[in-house]
Order: sequence, then structure tokens, then C-alpha cells
Amino acid sequence: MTTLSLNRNLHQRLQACKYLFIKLLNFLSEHKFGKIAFSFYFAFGVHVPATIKSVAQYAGVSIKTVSRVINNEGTVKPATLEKVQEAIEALDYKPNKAARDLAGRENFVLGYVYDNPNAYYIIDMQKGILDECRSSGYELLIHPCNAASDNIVNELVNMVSSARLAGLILSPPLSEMPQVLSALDERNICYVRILSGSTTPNSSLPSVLIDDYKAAYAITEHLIEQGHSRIAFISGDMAHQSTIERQEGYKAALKARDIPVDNQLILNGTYSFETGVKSAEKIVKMAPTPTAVFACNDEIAAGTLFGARMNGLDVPAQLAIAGFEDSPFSRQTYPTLTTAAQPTTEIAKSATSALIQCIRSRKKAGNQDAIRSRFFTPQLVIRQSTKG
Amino acid sequence: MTTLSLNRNLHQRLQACKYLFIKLLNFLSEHKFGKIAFSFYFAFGVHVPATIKSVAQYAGVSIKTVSRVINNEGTVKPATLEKVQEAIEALDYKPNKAARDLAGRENFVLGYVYDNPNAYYIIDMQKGILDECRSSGYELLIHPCNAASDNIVNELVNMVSSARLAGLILSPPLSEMPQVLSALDERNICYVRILSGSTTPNSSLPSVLIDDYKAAYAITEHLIEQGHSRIAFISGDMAHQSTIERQEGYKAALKARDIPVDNQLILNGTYSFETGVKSAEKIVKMAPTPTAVFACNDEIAAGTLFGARMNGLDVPAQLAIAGFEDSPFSRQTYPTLTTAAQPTTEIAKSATSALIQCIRSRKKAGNQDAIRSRFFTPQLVIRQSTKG
DNA sequence: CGTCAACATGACAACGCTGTCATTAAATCG
DNA sequence: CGATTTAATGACAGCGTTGTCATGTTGACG
Repeated sequence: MTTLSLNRNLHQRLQACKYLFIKLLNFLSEHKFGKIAFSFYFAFGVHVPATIKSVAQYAGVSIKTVSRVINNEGTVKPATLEKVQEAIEALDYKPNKAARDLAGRENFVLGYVYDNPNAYYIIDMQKGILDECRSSGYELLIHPCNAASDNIVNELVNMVSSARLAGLILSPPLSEMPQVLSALDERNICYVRILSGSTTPNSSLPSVLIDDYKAAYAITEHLIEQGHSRIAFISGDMAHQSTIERQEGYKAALKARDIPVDNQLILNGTYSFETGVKSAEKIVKMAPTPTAVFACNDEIAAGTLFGARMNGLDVPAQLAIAGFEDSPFSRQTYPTLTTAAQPTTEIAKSATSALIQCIRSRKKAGNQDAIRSRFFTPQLVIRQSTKG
Repeated sequence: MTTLSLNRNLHQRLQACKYLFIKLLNFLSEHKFGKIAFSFYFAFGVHVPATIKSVAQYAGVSIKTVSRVINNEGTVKPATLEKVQEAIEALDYKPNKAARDLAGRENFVLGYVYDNPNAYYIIDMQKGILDECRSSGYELLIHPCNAASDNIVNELVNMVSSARLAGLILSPPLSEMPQVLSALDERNICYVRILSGSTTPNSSLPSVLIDDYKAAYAITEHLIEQGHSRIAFISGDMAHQSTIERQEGYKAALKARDIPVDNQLILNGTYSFETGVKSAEKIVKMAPTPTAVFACNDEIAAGTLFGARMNGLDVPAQLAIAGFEDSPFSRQTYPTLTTAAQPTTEIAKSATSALIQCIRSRKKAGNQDAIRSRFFTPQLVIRQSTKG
């Protein structure tokens, strides 16, 4: 046997040597270097990141105690805590996410799922989520998808299980799809919803509510104050609750001023530039022509502006246009667009922190803090497109 | 001792029971259920994902062989391979990323680092990268950052080491910053660069090259063909190589038609709407007034359009405007903008696949496939803003 | 039909952390 | 101030992979 193994090919022999050598180095480092910052440079200039073990050794405690410190378990004596924190600092220790994920039940990864053609919105959302993630040690998996796909429920569930996600951030329209929500509930998956509305949904999970109704009311009110009474409304996708809320706000504001709601002035569409263009063409043909348009978002509004101009209409003199969302390009049309600004990055942060809180409270069975919704109301921003 | 431990608090006792119970269940599942699809539902409806172990057992091989199959190591007999693949299918096995990351040297995570205010570009890039990642089992970490920050090099290096990234995708301007590149090289970090140029950079790492020069040449040529000879050029940030390439292309096209390059017609700026607005104001004051403008990107072009209109100029009759990039909003201005279209999503895919290939070839020391650059040339898209 | 590569496969120790439970130190109480 | 609870800490076994090395197995060759 031994003679045979001596005849094995050179490659394997060399590997064996290397292996032994590494063991030797590890042994030496463990027994000789004591309080030296392992994290710097090792023999051969190989960077060896600090591990929980080296921190424990440096601080003179067990690895479990270090684990307690980094997980904020709270059952560590102040003196010990300080020692450990010093060690962490000194060694520039960063917990290995893979190891934590493997050892623990859930991964420190959140998923952001969206189906939204608005690039600016997505970028702002990502920014807010990332900010919050970084300060809590979570990572973010982004997942653009097609909400209309038949397979969307499976797709999401698979993603959660295969990436072992700790939780999901859902923005509209996914946050408003019952089949998605119930599938997640069934599998006990944590999620936070960002959605349109003003009342807390009946759910044990957190939500961030955007009061589109109130903002749409304010926009409509503003148009009325500018002297308009024939105000057209261009809807986005009816699958988005926001469309409905905005329409309701529009109607309510009209009613409050005793202006009858004329259903012919309400045009259906999607959240797209094209909808705006097409709607503008319909609007110019109406008689009497509306003097103002409230478009469900800035993209539609920009399209409407485009269409109005193609038809030789002056904005705002002949047609006032208001959008919604405060996309950068609402400032980049001529004239600039009146709109409602929502603090997207703030909303994202708020949602993310709610989600993380929810995940944490789930881990500790007892600690069922009341889940509270958070509320935001987009603010009216008056620009050139409605100011005669 | 024993009596003492019997008096321990109830909580700990219960946990001990639970622990034993789980062990029992595991034991049973291992010794009784043989070829049953463990992955479905376990006692108590708890979903237990298949592991490499269950696959091995199902297929009647060792876990190492399964590992060989999922890593495509190629040293598995066809018959065995098939057995294992069947087992994987049957159990719906998905390798646990955390475990792979922990056991292996590098994580299956790529980083996309960017500092770019153009939301559409970022979204398209993300989409392409994600597509490629999904089909190769990688994950994506996105990292928006500030390239002008003093600390940018440290920030990136820290990110790579703390998330144990396998590689980085760099888009401009980060892909063109020597200090960033050399820091990454020093630490032997794999990256792929997307950058402006037409010649392969001197590097052992892959690049994706965008031939801005050629595209800018084409745009300028188009303007000349429309009868323009006084063509202003509005630069983006000079820190972007693309700005320089585009300017060079512009100059070369002029020279080729014997039109002298007038440096007064070249305006400096940043890749922003504001730059366009301000430049338009300077342009209308020039005498003789330029009849065409080539803006370094669509955002500047949109700003120029805005500024021109503010000054009562008709586009394209009095001033033709061309942009660059084919952002969606180049289609959403009135008139629509002539521009150069780059297939951003394709570029992202190409870059990502190059990176993954590079990472793989690094793992196997011998397999040094030649690193080849990939080339893209943005294509001229003629729209209303330059067509009298 | 023994010999010896080359090929195929397996046993087992890492990887760095958290969960479980045992143990020790500190606090509380009768 | 000893008994007993409670707080703090530690020892150690996983978690699901991959890397290392050893051990079959096969096939070509003399």
C-alpha cells in the first residue's frame, strides 16, 4: 500500500506537501503570535482576514461571546463587551456573511422585487434600500420581473427559497397583488409593502403607505384655483392602486368645489409616454376643449405635453398640465411640469428598516412589537406647466 | 451536578428536548426514507430543501461526486453523471450558496460599481448583468458610489473583501481611473471594464470597448450632410474618456470635410441637463450663430433643446440638435432627438460573461485562455431634431 | 495476466459562524 | 451566609459545501 502510494503522481504529492505546510503555518500562528493583528499580512504577503476565532483570542474570550457581541444579543457584561469591541476594531474584523448565513437559519439578504418601467423611481428606491442595508449589515438582491407573467408567484417563491432571503421589499404593482401576498404569507415569508392608500392594511406585516388620494386632491385643487373647471384626467394602469387613489382624489376635489365629474374627461391608459401623446390627441378633439389636464404621472404628462405641442397648443396658456411623481424629467421639459413629489429614497429607507425590524422580531418569538404602518403624502410642486 | 442541572430553568430544558427531537427526525429520515424526495414536505409541514447529501444518497454516490457534477469538473463517468442529474432533478436540488461560498475560496457574487447619474443607463446595465448572472448562478451586488470621493479606492477594496466578491464590473468613469485599477490589480481582484475606446488596453483582464469616436464621427457627418457647417459641440465631464473620444470623432469628421475646427464652438460642461440649458444660452449669443449642436449625451441635448426654446429658437429649423446614448427621453422630447444608440443591455451581458469566464479561468491555473476585448459601436439614429 | 498509468470515486477535514446546552460567576433571598 | 435563582460565558456540534488526498477501477501494454 505504502509503496503504491509513493508511486502516485507528482501533482498529488505536491498538494499534500502544500496542505501540511498550511497546517504548520496555522499552528504557528495560533500558538505563537498571540495578540498580533493577524489581519494584516501573513507570511508570503497573503492577506488573511480576521475571523471570529482570532478576535476571540485577541480579546481573551470564547468565540461564542464574540458572536454575542456582533449579534447584539445584549447578554454580555459591559467590560467584556468593550474588550471584544476593541479586538474587533484592532483586527478590522468583518463577520463572514457566508458563514453566518450557513450557520444561522436565514441569510442576511433582502430582496427588492419590482416591475416598474420608471428608471428614476427604481434607482431612488435602490439607493434608499442600500443605505439602510449597509447600516444594518444586510445585502440586497434586486429582482426586476414581469408582474403580468403567469408564473410570477412561483418565480418569487423560488427566488426567496433558493437565495434563502430574509425578506422581500415589494413595490407596486406587486405589493397589491393578492395572489402574490397570499403565496408569501403561506410560506411565512417576511415582506414589507409599499403601496397606495391611507389606512393600515389588515396584515401582521409592515406597510409603507403613500397617500396618493390626498396628493391628487391637492393637485386638482391647485388646477381649480388657477381657474380651470374642465380638467381632464389621464389614468395610468388600473392594476395600480395608485391610479385609483389618484382618480378618487381628483374626483373628490372637483366635488368639493361643486364641479361635476364628467366621465368623458377621464381617459384610460398606462403609465407611459405614449398614453400621454394619444390622450392629448383625444383631448384637443373634445368640445368644449378641456383647459387643464391632470396626468397620473410625469411620464404621461410629458407625453401629453408632447402631444399638445404637436397639435399646436401652447402650454400652459391653452392647456395646463400637471403630472405626478416629480421625476427628474418633470424639470426637464419645456415648460417644466407641476407635479407631486414623493421622497422615494426616504420611503425606501423607511420600508427597509421596517422590514429588518420585522425580521428581527420574528427571530425572537416573544418580542412581538406592534407592527406599525408608516405614512407619506406626496407634496405639491408648482412649476411652469400650470402657471399662466 | 445532575440534580442541579435538573433544576435549571424550563426554557433550557425544553430547548434540549427540541434538539433531541430534531436529531431523531434526522436519523429517521436518513435511515428509513431512502429514495424518497426529501425536498417535499417533512413532518409538521416544514419544507426541508434538498442538500448535496440527499442527492448523493438518492443517486447512490458520494457527496463529492455530486459536487463534481454541479461544478462541471468533467471527471465523472457519463453513467454516473446521468444518475446524479436525475437525482438533482427529482429532488429539485439547488446548491446552497452560503455553503459554497464558505467552503470555496471565493463567493459567487459579482459587484457592479457605478457612479452615473443616468438612471436609464444603470437600469439597462443591471438588467443585462442580472440576465447573465442568473444563467451562471452568480449573484449581483450593486454599489452606487461617488467616483470623486477621496476614499473611493478604499471603499471599493473594502467592499470586495468584506463581501468576498468574485469580481467587479466597472463602468465609466470608474473604469478609467488609474488609481482604482492599480489598487484592484495590486490585490489581484478580477474585474471587467466597460470603457470608451477602440484599441485593446494593455491589461490581462477583459474589457468591453465602446467606439464613441466612430459614432461621434457618424453623427457629425450626418449634421454636415444636412447642410450644417457651423456645428457647436457640448462636452460632458472631461473625466470621462467618452467625452474625449466623442470630441475627437467630431473634430475628425469636420476635418474630413475640410471644415475648420473652431474651438470657440466647443463648450465644456458636465453630463447634465443644466449644461445643455446654459450652453444653449451661450450658443444663441454667438455670431454667427451655429446652425447645429452636437451634445455629448441626450440629457445635455434635452437641456439644449429646452434652452433653445426658451430663447425662441425653433428646432430643427433654426438649430439642429443631436444627442448621444438613445435614452428613452430622446424619444420623449419634442421634437424627438437624433442620437447614437448603444445596446446597453447587450454590452452588460457581454461584460459579465467576460468577467465570469475570467474568474473561472483564474481558478484553474493552467487554463489561461487569451483574454479578448469585445467591441461595440453605437449606431446613428436619426430623428426629428436634425431633420429640417 | 501481472504492471502501471490514467481515470473515477470516496472519506474526511476544513470553511467561519450560530444554536444548544453546560458550566461558572454574580445577584437575590429567606 | 448558605441556598437558589439569574446572568454571563464557554464547549462543542452542526450548517452544506469544496479541497485534499487516498483508494478503487479500467484499460493499455509487454
